[in-house]
Amino acid sequence: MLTQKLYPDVNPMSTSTNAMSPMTPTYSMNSMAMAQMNCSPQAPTMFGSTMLNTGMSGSIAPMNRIQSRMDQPMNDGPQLGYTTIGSPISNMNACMGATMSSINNYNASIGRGDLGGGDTSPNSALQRARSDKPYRRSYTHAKPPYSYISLITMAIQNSPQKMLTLSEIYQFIMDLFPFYRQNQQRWQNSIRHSLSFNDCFIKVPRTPDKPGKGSFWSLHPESGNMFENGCYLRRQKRFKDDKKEVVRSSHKSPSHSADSSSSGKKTPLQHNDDLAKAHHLDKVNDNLGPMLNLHPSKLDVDQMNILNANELHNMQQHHHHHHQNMTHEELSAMINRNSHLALTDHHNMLHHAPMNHHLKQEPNGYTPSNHPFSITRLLPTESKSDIKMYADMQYAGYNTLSPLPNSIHSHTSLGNDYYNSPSLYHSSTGTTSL
DNA sequence: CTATGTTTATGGTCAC
DNA sequence: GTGACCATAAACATAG
Repeated sequence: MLTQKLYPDVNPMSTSTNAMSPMTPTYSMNSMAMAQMNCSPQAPTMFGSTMLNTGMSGSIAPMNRIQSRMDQPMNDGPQLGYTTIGSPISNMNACMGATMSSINNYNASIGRGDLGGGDTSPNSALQRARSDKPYRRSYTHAKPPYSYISLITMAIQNSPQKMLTLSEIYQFIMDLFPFYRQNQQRWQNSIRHSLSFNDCFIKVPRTPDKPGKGSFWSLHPESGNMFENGCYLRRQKRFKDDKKEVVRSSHKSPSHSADSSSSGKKTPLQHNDDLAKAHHLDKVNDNLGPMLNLHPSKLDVDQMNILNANELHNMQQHHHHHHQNMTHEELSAMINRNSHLALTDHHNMLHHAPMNHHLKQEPNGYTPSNHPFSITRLLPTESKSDIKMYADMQYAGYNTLSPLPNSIHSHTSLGNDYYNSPSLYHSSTGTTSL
């Protein structure tokens, strides 16, 4: 089967279609944005920075929730998820940029009535796009340039408790990306697969006071730098939970019992794993800040060097083991601690800490958070109190006073839209298939 | 029964 | 070319 276009069609006027969704217009990437990304079309080093530890304590409010709920009702579980107000909490934060804008643009299109991938009427999005300004078009149903792992991570990171049910993850994605209101069975299967298959996602059981179906999904506290290369299409390095890896290995080889990982005794595999860990201070460094509940910038290189590998390792082991049996509150608190770390500091730590070998260094002057498609930009950094304020405003009916769709509000409040900015659509480069 | 979760398989893209 | 990563499909199990 042909795979989908991963990168946007660079020709704004293109009517090329996607193998999976014939009615789905492709969207464009302008050359300036590409240049800023400092990557070739074939080299997806384009999107931002680390998703975790980026100080994303805020939330993106779902857009067009009502619409998406028509497609799929929400799970009736506890509302641990992201805020359910009806319009984007827009980001008044200056760091917000193109990605959020592009997402808002998706929804702005919906606000204009572009919903419905099969609309072929003269008023369809495509038609309108053609008749609009030369370089302006709708990307409402374009496949977002994020991997499923990215999308899930976004969703979880944007939830107040840093954990979501499966249906809440679905909902987040559909709210943000109209593309995913189609073919739900298909991509939702992929989401479930991603959650199960990737160690970076962990299941948090429900507590008796929060009955419902399915567990909560959270991010593994040690998976923080999966996207440190700034690419949200493809991780630089898959996060592997050592413990799960051992279990997997033992399942493959009958000589090892799966239970051995939970016993006091260590298997040879585990021992090797320990040694490997002890010799990989870089990995430990990645997690040192969160584990110590220290702001990375306060942890200078010398301090890191002072701490010996064994101590770090023990700490990590304890940390690792502990989280497996954490309560919601503990886990949530821990993940929140991770999340409060500012991206730039975290980035600095990763890039200046010694022995951080396996992560590619970005070119000089490159700052992931500056990237137009950085998830740092996608996800706001405002405080929960800010969000609550916005939510209260929404509930208080502020939003209903306006004749404009919510999405338009957010859209206009942001500006700086790379997808829509005429000045940015002036040439094309290649495309890449997935 | 349906939603959720796990696992295996297959094929594509990309970096090295 | 190879391995890592990713998307997708599908079979199957299980919980509510």
